[in-house]
Amino acid sequence: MADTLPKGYEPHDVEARWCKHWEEDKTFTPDPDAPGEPYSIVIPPPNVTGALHIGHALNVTLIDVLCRHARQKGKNVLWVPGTDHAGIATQNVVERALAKEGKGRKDLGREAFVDRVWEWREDYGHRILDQIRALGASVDWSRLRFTMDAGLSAAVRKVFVQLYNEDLIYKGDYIINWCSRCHTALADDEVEHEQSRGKLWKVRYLLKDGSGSITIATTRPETIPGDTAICVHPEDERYAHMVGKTALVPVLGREIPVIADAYVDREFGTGALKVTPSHDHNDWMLGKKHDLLFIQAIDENGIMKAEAGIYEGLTKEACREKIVADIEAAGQLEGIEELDHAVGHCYRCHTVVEPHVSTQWFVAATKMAPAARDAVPGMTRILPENWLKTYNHWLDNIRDWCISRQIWWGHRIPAWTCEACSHLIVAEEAPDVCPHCGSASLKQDEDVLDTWFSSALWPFSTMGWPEDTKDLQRWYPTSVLVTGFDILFFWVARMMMMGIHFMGKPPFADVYLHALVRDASGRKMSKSTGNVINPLEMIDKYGCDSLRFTLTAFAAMGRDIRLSEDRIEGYRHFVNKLWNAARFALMNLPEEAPAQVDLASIQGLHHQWLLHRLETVKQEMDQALTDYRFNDAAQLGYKFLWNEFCDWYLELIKPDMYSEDEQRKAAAQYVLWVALRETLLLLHPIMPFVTAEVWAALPVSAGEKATDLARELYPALRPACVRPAEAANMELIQGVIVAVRTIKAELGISPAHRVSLLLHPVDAVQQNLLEENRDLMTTLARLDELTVGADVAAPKASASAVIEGCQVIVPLRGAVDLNGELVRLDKELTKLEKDIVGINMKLSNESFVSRAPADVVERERERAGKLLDAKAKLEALRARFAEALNEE
RNA sequence: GGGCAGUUAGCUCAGUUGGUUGAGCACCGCCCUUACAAGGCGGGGGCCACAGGUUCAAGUCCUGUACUGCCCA
Repeated sequence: MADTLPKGYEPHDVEARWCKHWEEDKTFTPDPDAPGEPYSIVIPPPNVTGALHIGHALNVTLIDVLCRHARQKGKNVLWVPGTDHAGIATQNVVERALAKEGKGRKDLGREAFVDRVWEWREDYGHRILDQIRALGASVDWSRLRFTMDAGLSAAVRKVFVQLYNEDLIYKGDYIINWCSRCHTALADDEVEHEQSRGKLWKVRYLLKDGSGSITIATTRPETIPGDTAICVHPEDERYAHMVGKTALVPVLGREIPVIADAYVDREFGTGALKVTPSHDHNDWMLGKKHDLLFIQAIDENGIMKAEAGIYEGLTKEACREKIVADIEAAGQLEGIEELDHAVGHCYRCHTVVEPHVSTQWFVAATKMAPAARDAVPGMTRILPENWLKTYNHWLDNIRDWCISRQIWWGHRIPAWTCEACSHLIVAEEAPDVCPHCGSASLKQDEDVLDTWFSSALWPFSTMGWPEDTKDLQRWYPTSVLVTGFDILFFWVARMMMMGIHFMGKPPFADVYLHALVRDASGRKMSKSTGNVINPLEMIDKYGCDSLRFTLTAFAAMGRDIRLSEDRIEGYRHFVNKLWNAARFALMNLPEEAPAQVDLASIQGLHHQWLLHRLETVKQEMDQALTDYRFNDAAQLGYKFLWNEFCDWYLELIKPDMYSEDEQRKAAAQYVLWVALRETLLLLHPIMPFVTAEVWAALPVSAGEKATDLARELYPALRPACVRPAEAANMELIQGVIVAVRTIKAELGISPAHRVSLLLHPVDAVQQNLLEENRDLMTTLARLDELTVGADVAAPKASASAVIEGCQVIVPLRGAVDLNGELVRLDKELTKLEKDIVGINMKLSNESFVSRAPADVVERERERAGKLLDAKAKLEALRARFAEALNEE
């Protein structure tokens, strides 16, 4: 007997040990010169200050499954790990820490503050990485990257300068989304819209010529001081006569024109709207189109400016109250309505964003989008396919991307202004003098770049670009990007644009978008809701493999994942099952690897069946992972190991193991050893730890050492072991065994109680089959006597069943509930009857017989025959039984 | 307002090309059978949201309705 394992699986030590081993052994550090088809994935970099949440756990697990599987298939696999500097988020975290010391970032000054963030990163940046380690991620730690590394920062500057020189980056005035708390511009997609209850004020604007008035509806009366027009629909008869006239801004009395534009929705509000180009996106557009004045009434802190006249110095909230009151006092308030509308919030701090006009840097995304669009699906596939439409729609309607942020933590924009001549210099390195006037008085732009700008370069910047590295040659483009659909626009589309522009090829062959993990009732997990499932806590309670298996089993394409803790607990049982199957094997295997047996010619129906099933599962699992059908892969492994290998095969070989016949025992040992090893290989990508541990414990040939499962190849197919006929024969034997068990259970006979069994086969072939496999039935059905023959004399008082035409008869002795058997038979007959009626309807249907494919019709006929046969036999048996009952 | 999903067992979800609906948990029996009680064996439970259509055949394809969720404006 080989080494024994502890009785229950204890994940903690095992996981820690393997993590350490794989890292020290550099198991996952690939050599670009090594053979094998290249396979590469870059990790979606988590925020350096972040903590692992369940979404990371899902993402990392799925990538790891793919990478481990690809290695098994002999590919040269690179998985690049790294973190993101996450500008606004990280700055917020450090500012909060400073606030506890009673300081603000301005107290420190820019340089000291940025130093402080770097310190923070030194102290806490490893946390998220350790958490990724704990998930068993087979990343190459030697290639760890950070978006603010020197190399990646150089890539950022080079990209910026080149795009600027190509007119794909420009500086300009634009209305942007302003977060007055973060004090920075936000990109359009960094604004989250939420439905909320608001008010709609109806305000009457008087016409200057005294010919009347026009009433508009607004949700934001505080912007009235910034009004520069009234707009109506050109075909709106109510207002047609007013177009071209001059209106007066309420209270302030400023003159503004009445214009017409088809943009106006005649149905909404009063059908007339006030135009405030500096404080609303749509009004901005109207302002540009109609060449209106741009008046900023609110500053970047949310305070009314001098332009707001008497409202100067008020907060925008106070201004709203006051101006509404003033309008009402003037008799120009027509009414207030309740309204549900979407309000934009900062995605980082949830402050309501304020549209704001300012000078910002932009990427001409409108020019870069078409190439990214055209690459899909020809060069890059997006999976699940239903995201393709969303991707296209977004790119078709893209606006230029605002990339400047008014914060300190991030890549500072490589642009300098000459203080002497105002010349703008954009360069990778800081210039000494102005090339235009020679002045040395140069001032660098204060802003930093949007974090997603550096993230957009991630697939090639991590591989060493702009150097022409071996890694790039070998592994760019990457094989697949695995990420959540929530960052399809933030990240994926932008990587596509940058990758195509700078590398000439899109960065991925496939994009697999996985679901969002929600709680059991479908809500998004969030700290504020208090419904988060902490992956680290789950690992601690149930082990990493349980969590990984659960996430994999849930990852069906295109669907949200509703996770609950009891599912993880449930799959822990599966990990334990594998562990105990291994314990059984170790107890029954020799010290060294069992002697090889020719599997193609092996005798024993149970071996042939198991090997056949193993071949099928090997193929199906490989295909499932190739197709990103993670849930199918997990399910296949689960069912094979538990319902076939454990429930049947291990039980079936027990007599072999206890046999005096050494040859018989040796054959069983060898098949057990092979099948368990291959099963470990199949399950390893999903649950690396328990499989590696078991693999290492299994016996190996004399003089050899146990290998590292993570370095082993996917089990080769064994065509000679594909034997569907034998597998079907085994299913007959299983059917008989189940029939006997059912009879026992339903008649209240203890499962341990041995009964006699009479089998009346349907023909000589079946008779032989049953004779040859009588031992299997005797063991698993717990029989004391088994008689097979066409002439078996069934006692009247027998329980019975029919399996594949074979009559299964269990003579009843002692105190059993005979009525129970009658009930059971009738239930069985009713079921048969129902099936027969259904199938007869089909077969008596002329058009089914003539139009359905011949093989389908044939199959149905066979089934009908079997059902009728079973029914006839069961009825006869019932009749005999009823006689016995009467004689009682 | 535009777009995309979902509706299958008590709960959470599978169901690849149309061809007798499956799993986990929960439930009900019987078993401590020397790998596993985190287990074994057996069982109950579903007009696959609703209404039409295509087809010999629809959970599966098409149309519409209802409800739920998400994204974008």
